Amino acid sequence: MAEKRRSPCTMSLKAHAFSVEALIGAEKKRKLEGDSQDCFEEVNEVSNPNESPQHRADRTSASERGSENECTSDGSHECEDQLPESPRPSSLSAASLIPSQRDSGATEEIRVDLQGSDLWKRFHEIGTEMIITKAGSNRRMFPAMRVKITGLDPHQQYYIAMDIIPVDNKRYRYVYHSSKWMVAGNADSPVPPRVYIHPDSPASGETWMRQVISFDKLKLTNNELDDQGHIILHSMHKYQPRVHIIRKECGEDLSPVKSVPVGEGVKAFSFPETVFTTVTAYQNQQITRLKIDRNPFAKGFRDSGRNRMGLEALVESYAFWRPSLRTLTFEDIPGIAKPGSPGSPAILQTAGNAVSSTHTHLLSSSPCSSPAFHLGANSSQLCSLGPAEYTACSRSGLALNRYGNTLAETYSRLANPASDTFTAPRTPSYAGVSGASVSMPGSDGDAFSCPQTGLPLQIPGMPSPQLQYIMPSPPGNAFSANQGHHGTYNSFRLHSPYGLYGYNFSTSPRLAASPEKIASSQGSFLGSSPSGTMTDRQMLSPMEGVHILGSGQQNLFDSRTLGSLTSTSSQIPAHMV
Amino acid sequence: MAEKRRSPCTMSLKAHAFSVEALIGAEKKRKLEGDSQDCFEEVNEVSNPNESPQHRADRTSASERGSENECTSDGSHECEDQLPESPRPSSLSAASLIPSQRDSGATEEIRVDLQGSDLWKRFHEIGTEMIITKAGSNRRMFPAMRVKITGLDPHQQYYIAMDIIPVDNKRYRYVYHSSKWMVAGNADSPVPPRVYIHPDSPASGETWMRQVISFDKLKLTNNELDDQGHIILHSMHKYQPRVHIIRKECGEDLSPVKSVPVGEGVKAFSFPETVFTTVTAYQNQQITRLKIDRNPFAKGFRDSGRNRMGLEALVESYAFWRPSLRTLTFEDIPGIAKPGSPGSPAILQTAGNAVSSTHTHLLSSSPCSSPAFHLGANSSQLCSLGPAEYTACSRSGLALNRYGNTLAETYSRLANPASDTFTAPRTPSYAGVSGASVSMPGSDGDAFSCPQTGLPLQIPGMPSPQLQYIMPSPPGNAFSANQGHHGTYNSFRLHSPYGLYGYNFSTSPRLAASPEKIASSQGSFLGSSPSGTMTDRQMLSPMEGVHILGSGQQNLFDSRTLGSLTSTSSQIPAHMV
DNA sequence: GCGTTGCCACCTAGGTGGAAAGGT
DNA sequence: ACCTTTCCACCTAGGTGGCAACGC
Repeated sequence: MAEKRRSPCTMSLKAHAFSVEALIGAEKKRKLEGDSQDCFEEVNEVSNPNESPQHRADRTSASERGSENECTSDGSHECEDQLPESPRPSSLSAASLIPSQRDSGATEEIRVDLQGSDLWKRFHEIGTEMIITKAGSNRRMFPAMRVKITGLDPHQQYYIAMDIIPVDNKRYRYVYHSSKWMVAGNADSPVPPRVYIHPDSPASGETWMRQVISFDKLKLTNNELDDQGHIILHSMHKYQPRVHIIRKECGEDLSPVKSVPVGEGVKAFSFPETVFTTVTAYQNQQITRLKIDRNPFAKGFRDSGRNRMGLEALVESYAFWRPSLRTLTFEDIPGIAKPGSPGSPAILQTAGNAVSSTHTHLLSSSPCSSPAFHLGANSSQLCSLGPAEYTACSRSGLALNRYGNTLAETYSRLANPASDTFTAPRTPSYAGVSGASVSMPGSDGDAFSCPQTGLPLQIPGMPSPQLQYIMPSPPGNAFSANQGHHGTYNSFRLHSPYGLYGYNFSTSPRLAASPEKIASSQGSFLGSSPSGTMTDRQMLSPMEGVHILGSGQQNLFDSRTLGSLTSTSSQIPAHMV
Repeated sequence: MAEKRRSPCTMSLKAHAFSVEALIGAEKKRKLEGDSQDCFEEVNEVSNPNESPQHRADRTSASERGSENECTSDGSHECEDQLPESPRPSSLSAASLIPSQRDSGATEEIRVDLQGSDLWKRFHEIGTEMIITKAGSNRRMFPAMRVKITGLDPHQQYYIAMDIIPVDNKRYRYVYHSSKWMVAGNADSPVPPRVYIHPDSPASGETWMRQVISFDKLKLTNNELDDQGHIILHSMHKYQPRVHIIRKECGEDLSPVKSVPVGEGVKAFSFPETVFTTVTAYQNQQITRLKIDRNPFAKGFRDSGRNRMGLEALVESYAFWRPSLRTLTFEDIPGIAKPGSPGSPAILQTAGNAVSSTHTHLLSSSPCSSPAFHLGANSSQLCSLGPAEYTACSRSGLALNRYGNTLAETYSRLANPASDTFTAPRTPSYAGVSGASVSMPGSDGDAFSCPQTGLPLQIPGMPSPQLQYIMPSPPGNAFSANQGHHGTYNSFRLHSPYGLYGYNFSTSPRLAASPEKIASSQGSFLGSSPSGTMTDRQMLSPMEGVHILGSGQQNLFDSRTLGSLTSTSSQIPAHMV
């Protein structure tokens, strides 16, 4: 077997310049603002002073309302709300007709659950940048948006779509010496509207809920004359992706080149940590490093092989004690899956073009992202990576607080492999409400329990709210705010060996059908969707006479998009409007 | 620019052994049974004496009936039947509401048009083999089934599916010394039923008709315990793929692991030239060579670069005069598209498990497949390839006749680039009807005209019919048989530079958005289907404010599956049952 | 003998950031 | 000065047939 590996250390000059001393030096400049405790979640700030969500004045706010869901089931495997409120039609037809392992009631609220929110938050804390290019090789987003939805009417047909809206009407530039994004003027003229309609659309609620819905095929461009349906954005602007759930009857006006229609059956969700700045070349080298470290397609730019030696180990070692050099986490260790992740509230917006006037942001602090955790869980691996992203610069006008799990808590969770599903504790959040501070519920200590749920207070017609960072409640704290956010986390399977973001690294396809294999070829239920997901035909009939996945396995491997298994997720119940 | 080409002539020993003298010698053994006239369609036999379609006794014949369509429009660009018979519901809603460049009447018959039938026929003439493997790296079919459908109700939702049924209840083995497949016993026990549901299902008739429907993602396996939904087949058996069109209401029982349901709204179509024998390793080296020559993924095994020199040119040259050495055709010449192709009747079957009792086969004889044509069309290229496949062994009990176009006819067609769409003449066919000989209509000389159409006589409940080869009528002959087959060919665009089978070889993505680019990313209408096709959402709204494809371009590049542009196709109107 | 399996090199197809060149 | 464009090496992901080993 000829090992065709390229020699390590073929890093480019530029990358080298950044990787070691440069990084250490750069780190020192920004240090000491909450990143000193390796074993705790220490992310208290965001590095981009201008990223607070603001309304575009030229968009109309749609009315929004929120109510609260509460879920108090302790130790349950999944937290599913069963609220009586049900503005949706029908769905009384017997669930037994549908061969689904879930029979989530038809009366739930719709929840949209961001998968991989850990990674998103790590980017967000640095200041996410997304490359946009002219035609030809238009770029995907990395990370890609991946969501899980619950609370749909299983029999209702829906379109799922994504658009990307401006966060404000500013143009930005990156100031290298301060590593910050600064306002550089007003936004450029609007671009043609584009909507990425998920390729599985339309499909039944049952189908959508059975899978992780990935938007990884979505591509961005700065070519306003783009003729390939990619999403057109301006460079050096801030944007917010939104997920739209559109009942089929209400989707008659849905078009890839029109704004998402407004209406009763249309709901929009956004996740504050997915805000990004468009660039044609990366500005912040920390973003570059994190992308390289996490995007499998950029593996060629990594400066480390699987078994790092010599200088690199030294660097890693250093990074362990001085966080923020590398971005690897336990997700990079095959076979060690992340036992839960911070939650991120989806901000429900009524359909239409309005940006929600209230953006609620969560700040990282995954209990599993600390280097110490790595060593504890897998001491034979070098897990030095300091969360560079957790080092952040302070934001003027924002009150910050920190919050973290103890290492003991974190480790004890991972050390209990008996539970293949549990809900992770909520994580610190910051919520922006126009002029008002909102308190956040928290219940971090109760591993394997489902914390109370809450909903963001949606204040319509508030075009330019001030952003307030909210201090989360201490562990065990009960949900207490009518306008706070909750985070409930489920779907994580401790036994899953697939913890890497969005990609399957199984090396032997025959040892076991990997979830992706099962997923992307014909779907878990033997559907036939090359895009990795299925349309609603799969609910037509149960699998018969074929051993493919027992209910347990199916439960284990229930995601079917490319992104596949959930290693982290953030979830929020959203209200029908 | 570093040209990373591997040196030519890295052909394996085995391949070398086959390539030149071996081939010539082997050819001599089988020669002289109808392959002496290079310029005419000379395929009068099939090389597999046992491949005649027979019924499986263990399947129930469904009732089938055929009637005749006649299309005499000369010089029309497309031949579309407008028969009043219309068992479909609704479809009176104004076509103007649908932004389609086609407004084919809602009262048409459903036609299924095999794309790339030339290639299929070339394989068929040798004796198509398909590799099947155990789990892990299950193989696709090559060629892949790709069809174009017309005559659907634009507003009706349909599932499109494919299954693969045994041609007979025999097991085969390949006899190397005679290069023939021989019956080796009875078929193995049945395998679990599997259906490949096209990933775009369900979609509207309008959506289906707008695209070439490719089944290239379909995979085959010999693993009866397969859990990935691949189609399970026995090795060393003969199979026939079928395309099913299922109205959505009738698709409630549709499942990847159940036989396709029987019913009013379910129609099945099969193309005799797509019959194949399953193998775990190729038996006939001519098949291997043709696969290697035509499947881009096998390019690594090709012994020739783009500009062949020396020995290879010599071999090519030899092959030109002694057909059957190579399999290249003008399709291998970029920029030269095939001006029409032999038609292949789709055999309509009522839904269900029955194999049609009547299989009508077409035997090659593409006017464009002859070496002489190649030289005429592009004399600066070496187009030596002798249609090895045209060399066939005689089949006992079968009456054979030959039929062909003149070179002049053929060339004059190609030389008229003014017509970007035309119907190709019908090609010789053989029809098998139990114990009965059927005459075949023929009208080969009328290029650019649409020959009369016909339908196979379907005789239900005839489990093991004898196969009779039918002599086609001479050019200009009127349609005369109530049980003959017709072939009409359209959809070929002479200006298309994309003649290669199913793949886009455009090298500069920026020079022009290739149809595949446009197609596979978001669809021609800016849809968003990573699988390369679109679901019915694209009909929701016309593209607005975006210049993507003018109607002309859209007409030119109207296929959106991976297979994309049609270089050859065969079409038959099929009757609703 | 003969068919099957597993692994392999070699492809296609396309997603990365780097870096130089171009543009304003 | 700053941003954009273009081309590139280097990846992931997966589809080829070859081939040696295996199994019966």
